[in-house]
Amino acid sequence: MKIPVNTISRLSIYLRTLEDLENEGVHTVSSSQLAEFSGLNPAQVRKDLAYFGQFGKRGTGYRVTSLIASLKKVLGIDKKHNMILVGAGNLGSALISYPGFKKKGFIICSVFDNDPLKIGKVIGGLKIKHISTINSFLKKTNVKIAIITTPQTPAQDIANVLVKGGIRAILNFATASLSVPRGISVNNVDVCAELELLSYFVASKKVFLNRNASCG
Amino acid sequence: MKIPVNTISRLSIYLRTLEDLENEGVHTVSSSQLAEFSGLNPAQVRKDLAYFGQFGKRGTGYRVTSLIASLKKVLGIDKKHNMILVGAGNLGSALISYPGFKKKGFIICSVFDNDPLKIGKVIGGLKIKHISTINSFLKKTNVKIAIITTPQTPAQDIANVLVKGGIRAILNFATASLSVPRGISVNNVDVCAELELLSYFVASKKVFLNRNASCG
DNA sequence: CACTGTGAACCCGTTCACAGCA
DNA sequence: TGCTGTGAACGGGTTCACAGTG
Repeated sequence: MKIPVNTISRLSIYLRTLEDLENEGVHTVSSSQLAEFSGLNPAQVRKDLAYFGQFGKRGTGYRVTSLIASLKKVLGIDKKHNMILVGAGNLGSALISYPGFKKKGFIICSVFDNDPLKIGKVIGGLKIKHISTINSFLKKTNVKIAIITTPQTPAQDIANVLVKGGIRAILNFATASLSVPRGISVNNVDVCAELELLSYFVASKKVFLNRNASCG
Repeated sequence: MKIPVNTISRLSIYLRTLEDLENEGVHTVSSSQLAEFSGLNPAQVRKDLAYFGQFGKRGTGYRVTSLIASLKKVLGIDKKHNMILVGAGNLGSALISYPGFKKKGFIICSVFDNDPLKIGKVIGGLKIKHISTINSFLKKTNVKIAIITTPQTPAQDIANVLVKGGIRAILNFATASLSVPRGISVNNVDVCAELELLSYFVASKKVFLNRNASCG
């Protein structure tokens, strides 16, 4: 069964909505409610969820708490994820201190940079290490996810090092199209491109945008 | 003629590729080359570009410099964009100092926060102002784009203020589904969701991801 | 009776293939 | 001849509609 990438992205949206509902003390939701709160179609909600199991009860809907647990399992975030971050610039530093990560179980456990002036400095409790030590660090740990927040130029070289060290997935904020071997997942986030998209809609004056960058 | 959103997003990718080519001194590209460098299909490149005009020469390809100019015009980035930013936390501060923005003509011209301890402080040459002054600021300027980098809770209220002040497009980093009136464009960037997507592919061990967050 | 799960229908973006032009 | 521009074909994601079930 082939599952659309957008379906996976929407799971994150459902999860966020469900967690909000749980905080409000809601115990059960129908697909229609979940769709409305997420800005989507009820049939799509049901189809998306049905890819992964039969989570609902006919006539009733979905139990909020158990669906949250199921979705977390599907997304692989029922356990914590250690990650490394490469590029301790402004954006990198911001992500290190981003409270949302820890809340979701994403832990940045080590930070690397190539600037001699930064090596040894501490950000968010982490001492910045030199890029040349990435490989030996990865060898003695089991980190699968890396975040690249470097400028464009060094990004490809760093990706190569990460892959060699056993990294399986890269969240890339550098404005570079990384080429990686088959089996490695890359997710590019280009903030300028997101602004350019908005600029288009501001300029067009006819149509408008309402989207989650991560899903169609 | 209805133009797919993904087409617009890909224009940003073409633009980046073209600017790299220009820096390398390349004067002409074919759709096949542009596609290869961008990791896409030649037919798609031609179709995407053809939505907006006949930029190419048959038998030759596209002039790099003039295509750059055309795409910038289409995206509305042939002129500079003034923007305001709300939420001077870690991420907000990082974006204020992000060099990529200025390079692309996106200028953050004012910064707002609600934390009394931050008001008056200076980041990247900008003095942080209180959120309550957003409306009067927008009245005397012509800013069309805003960036929200606040926590989840205040995001909707801020969006309301922005819309009332005449903002036409919002780049939203808060983990909140903003509801805005028709005519306003919202682009949500959820870094956690992007990580969750990667987490899924790390956990699945079968299929892999290679995507630009902004386009299918 | 209400709502899920799901095959079928639909729609739209992508890809193909070729006509048309430099 | 080489490559663009584009109608047509294709494919896959979304939506519909309803059978099935608590």
